Amino acid sequence: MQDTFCLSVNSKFSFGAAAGKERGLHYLTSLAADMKSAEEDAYSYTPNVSLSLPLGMGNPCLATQYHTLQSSPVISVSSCHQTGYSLQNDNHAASSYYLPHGLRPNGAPALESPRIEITAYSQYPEDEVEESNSEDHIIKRGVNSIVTLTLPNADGYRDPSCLSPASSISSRSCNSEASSYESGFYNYDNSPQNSPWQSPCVSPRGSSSLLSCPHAGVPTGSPHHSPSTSPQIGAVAEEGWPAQPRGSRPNSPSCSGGNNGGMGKRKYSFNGNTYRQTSCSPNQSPIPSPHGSPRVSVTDESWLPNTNQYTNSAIVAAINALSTDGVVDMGEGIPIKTRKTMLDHSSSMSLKVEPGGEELGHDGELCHEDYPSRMALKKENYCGGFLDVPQHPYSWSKPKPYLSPSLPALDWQLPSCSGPYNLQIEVQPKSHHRAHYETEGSRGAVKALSGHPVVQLYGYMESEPLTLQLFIGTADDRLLRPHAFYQVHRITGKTVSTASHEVMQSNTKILEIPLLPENNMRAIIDCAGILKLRNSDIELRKGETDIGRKNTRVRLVFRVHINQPNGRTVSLQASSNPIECSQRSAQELPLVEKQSMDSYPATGGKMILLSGLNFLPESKVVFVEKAQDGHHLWETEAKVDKDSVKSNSIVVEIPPYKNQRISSPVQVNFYVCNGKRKRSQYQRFTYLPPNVPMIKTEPNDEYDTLGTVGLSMHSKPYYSQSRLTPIMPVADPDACLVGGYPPCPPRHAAMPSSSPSSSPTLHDLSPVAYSKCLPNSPTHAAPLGPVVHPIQETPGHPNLAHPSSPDHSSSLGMLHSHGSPNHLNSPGPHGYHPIYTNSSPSSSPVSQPSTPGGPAESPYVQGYSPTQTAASSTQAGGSSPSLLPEDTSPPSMAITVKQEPQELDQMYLDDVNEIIRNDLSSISVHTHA
DNA sequence: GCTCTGGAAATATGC
DNA sequence: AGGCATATTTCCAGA
Repeated sequence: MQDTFCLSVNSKFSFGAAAGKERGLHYLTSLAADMKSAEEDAYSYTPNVSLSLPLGMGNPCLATQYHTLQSSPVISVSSCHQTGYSLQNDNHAASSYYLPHGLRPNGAPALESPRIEITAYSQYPEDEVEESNSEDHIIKRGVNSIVTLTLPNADGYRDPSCLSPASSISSRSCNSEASSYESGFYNYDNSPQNSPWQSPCVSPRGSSSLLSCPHAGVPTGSPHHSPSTSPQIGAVAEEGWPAQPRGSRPNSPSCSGGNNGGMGKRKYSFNGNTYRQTSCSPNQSPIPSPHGSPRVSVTDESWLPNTNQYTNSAIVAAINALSTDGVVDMGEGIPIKTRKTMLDHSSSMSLKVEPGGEELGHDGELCHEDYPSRMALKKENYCGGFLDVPQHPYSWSKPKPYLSPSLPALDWQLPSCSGPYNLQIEVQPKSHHRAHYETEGSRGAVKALSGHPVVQLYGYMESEPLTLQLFIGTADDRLLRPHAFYQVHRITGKTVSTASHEVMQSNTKILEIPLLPENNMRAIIDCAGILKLRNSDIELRKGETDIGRKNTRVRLVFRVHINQPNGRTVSLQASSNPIECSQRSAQELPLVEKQSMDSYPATGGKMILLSGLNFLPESKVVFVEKAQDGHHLWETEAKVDKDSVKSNSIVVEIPPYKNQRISSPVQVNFYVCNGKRKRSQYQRFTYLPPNVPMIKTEPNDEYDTLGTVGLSMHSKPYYSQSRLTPIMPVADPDACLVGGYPPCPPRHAAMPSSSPSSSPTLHDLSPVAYSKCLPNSPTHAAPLGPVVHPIQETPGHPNLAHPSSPDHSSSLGMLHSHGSPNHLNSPGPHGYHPIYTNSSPSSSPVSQPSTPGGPAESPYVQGYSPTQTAASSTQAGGSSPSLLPEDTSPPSMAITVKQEPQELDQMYLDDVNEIIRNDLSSISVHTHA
């Protein structure tokens, strides 16, 4: 195994060499490489791989958008990996895969070649792994050894190390994020990989670890490190940060300090201390907890149990890891980045090589030492028990049992409702929240207009508490997925009333919050801040394909996994409205939070009220229709009623569509522009055929505030609805679909437009198509619809079979059978899921559709509606008229869409092309290797 | 003494 | 290469 791994690694490295952009390619290549090696283990999904490549490559169109790029690669990868994992029993093998660091869950390979990792994966969690940096230090993992490399400069990534160390406690957590994986406890993915997978546990994958992890958390700790590895690592891992050490980011000066960033605000100041503290997550963790203590104690305990539920996730996690885009764990590894600034630091930092065992090294060191204890501490906070366990990877796996391996990957789209259950965001977060850097202290918890966001699970009548998971997701046009540049940050302190604990999964930090029956399964989210990771750090990650620049919108994504008597687990997800996280953007960029209508006959002429922020008298509202490939098909400026312009609202006249005789709805976008580069994200709008009854989907509005006034803003506050009808009412149809459960049938049925008011249906659908919908659906989960579909669609992976089994399919999204870890492994549902997930998410709607690989592939898809798919694909592009009715539904989407995409898209395309070329060539080369 | 914030200087990046 | 504009990240300082 090792060898294989090594090989893979090497390959990766080589890839790594490639420019960051190439990552995508790298992935592919790497994947391929991995595959090969893996093959052994894995059985290679090579095929898949190949597929993936092709996809990306092949379909320029798809590819065009970065979506594609990313996605495709990812997908393939993931699938592969996963499979591999599943298949492989070997822990090692599996681990290797995962670990591969390179591979992120996302599948992204770690391209960064610089590092050289030698290790047996098994042990190491990716996290740790990491990276060496440019220097190529080699780290050994040895047992522990994950070791990694250090990066000389690199400092690595932020991730880990930086994070934790850094700043304030809260920040720390952040750190964790990055490194989170490591962090262990909970890193589902990562750890899993490391140990988990390996772990004997049942299914290779995950079973073990992942899921459980969290709680297991305890184990986790260990997990991280993988058994083999030293606990230290593990410790580190937990914090995740620890890992960082290595990483500390290169750049930042702090880094070395680690984190400076981590540290907090100023690196300098503390340095030594800081670092340790901060860096070492240990401190952090401990700290946090303390603060949180109250919470902790209470919550933790209670939940813990719940956590188990997650367990499933193990598998899932694994899968996710694979699938997810992004994130890969590998990541961390990458240290590479070097900022100019960093350099110096880095050197110091980087240098740290971690000894195998210790690896964690400096940071780690600091941390490490602490870690263990820290870990414990932290954990204590959370779970107490878990924490303790920490280290041995294996152990965790054990604990995890409960967990169903199959918790859905973080980039899977899940419905907000299924059967009687409905997960709703009762109170949406504010549209702006200045995220803090590792180098800063926490900037506090995300707030709502009044108080804090509130999430509630309706329809759950059991007495057993559940765990609400929260992570930071993307808010762009693509399918919802963990945001690579932002991590949720645990806030603790006197002002925090909600207990929480962190878990890492696939490079994504997840905040777990107890959902208690005594509180009506309602949770006030006052414990979640947002950490911004440096773009350079993330972009250097092996598998990362997203660009951080101007990618500053996020959404809070909530998930809950409900174990069913039949052994299955219902997973629900609800995402918030988009949240702008940059300081500058918050101050300058116009933001459309709500729109009074999202569809209208092609004749236009009606006034539409937009509510949001930063509107100016000179603001312009531009309607645009883009082709799938991003080309502008039509663009026109709407007439703004300048007399009514307010900073938080603007009234414009809907311009007539270029073709007033459309026979089917046409999806377009519009944005508010305050200047050359000051444009809001795209908002959706659908032109309807003259005779078609209008369907308003209203945006979700959670933002009430804004819209409030508004005229007839439709904003429909989901929550409101939800409140009304706790159960399904609102729920997204999609969700329903997805869920094994009868899901929210109602909605589905309704969907069509049917209920304008509810329009959920629409949303659902649309979502599918568009990720954009998000905003709208946010509450529910914009994602849902889309998600689901994608997944189903994924069908592309028919293999998985989901298609075949509706249940499964549903399950995929929603349900997971605890019982059968196999799923995960097996092609079965899980198997694919991941795949799907991957593909879909990553790929983005577009790809998916396209992915088509098998159109036929998924029955589901079809079932659901090819249209959707199609639409989605188109949509992805931006507007695609094609979307149609469904799209209409999408209206909901209204809200969020990033503008950037356009430009980026092209960029991506170009890059992609290059990459592809390079890859091709490189691949051949690698092959040799 | 610490966290949370707002503001802005210092850097980076892109054109 | 240099300059400018914009975006990101790091620092400061006040509450």
